[in-house]
Amino acid sequence: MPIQYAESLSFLLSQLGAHTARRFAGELDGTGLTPRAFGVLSNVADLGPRSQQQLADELGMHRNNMVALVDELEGVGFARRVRNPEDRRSFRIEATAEGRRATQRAMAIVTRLDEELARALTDSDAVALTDLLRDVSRDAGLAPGVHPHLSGRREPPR
Amino acid sequence: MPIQYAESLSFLLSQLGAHTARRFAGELDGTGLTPRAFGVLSNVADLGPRSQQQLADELGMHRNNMVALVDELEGVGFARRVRNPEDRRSFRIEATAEGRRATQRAMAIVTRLDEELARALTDSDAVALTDLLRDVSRDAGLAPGVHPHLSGRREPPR
DNA sequence: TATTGTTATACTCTATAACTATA
DNA sequence: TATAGTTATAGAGTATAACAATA
Repeated sequence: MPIQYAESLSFLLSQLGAHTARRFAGELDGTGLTPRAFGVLSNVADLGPRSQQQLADELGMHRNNMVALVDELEGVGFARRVRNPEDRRSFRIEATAEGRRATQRAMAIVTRLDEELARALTDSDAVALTDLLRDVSRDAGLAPGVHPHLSGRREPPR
Repeated sequence: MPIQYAESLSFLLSQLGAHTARRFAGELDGTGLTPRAFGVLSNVADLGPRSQQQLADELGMHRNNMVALVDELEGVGFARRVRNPEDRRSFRIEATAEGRRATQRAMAIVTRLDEELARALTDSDAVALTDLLRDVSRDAGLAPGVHPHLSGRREPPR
């Protein structure tokens, strides 16, 4: 008897998701970015500078864990902490020009990975798959572009 | 500008995979099984007793990490270590009757999760999605029913 | 007194190597 | 000497609580 769950939707999603996350982390290696730092940096680059607290709230993580991520981004010159003159308790986290270039390189990796994952499918099947996944993701209450791994190990609220 | 990768195949797979794995772990809570122990137990229950070394090889993990998993399964009475008379260095890991019942309960959770994930889709779309994922999984070289999380943190070989 | 960012500590999970018993 | 299983140690990554500066 084969493994019972091998072709269930749940298992396939979990299996392919873990595989994809690893492939992405592997491809990111050497770019100066980790997957989680990329999540923060691209958020700042695409949506504008914000405080660490705001970023933590929007990405579903605790502000404590944001400290090391911003440290990491500052360390490689991809982001800056700038004191907010209107509330000197907080920083505005800004992407540097080099940070923006790094997010573009990471986006190119995403595009390559997309093609690799879909290489067994026809173009229309690849589009259909992506559309179905987007629907399932939204229905599950997942925020667009927000990865559960950012928020640590807890089970999200139903 | 919205997050650029939010609707990429790679991100959606990774996002939904992480979400699904968490939902499954949450639902498993209280059954006496963790996701990784379930992976080992269902393998033994479905494919028959094997040594820890064999299980580790087939599931892509190191035999060191198998020890605690089998300890865990023995501790809750879902599996047994039986000395192999033909090679007394090794054990045959067997599922108990209670262990078999536990895998059936876990399978019911998988079925419920499948329905929850697909509730926004028509029946035919749900089947289409599952078929596409199975094709992508096989093309990516993933072994049926073998979850990457079992093998630890390393990037799998291409 | 509340909030932002920071630090410190504990806990979980994994990687690596070394040990034992059998072959 | 090689292999199956085990144990020990170190390293990530995260959770929690407490602290300093500012509001």
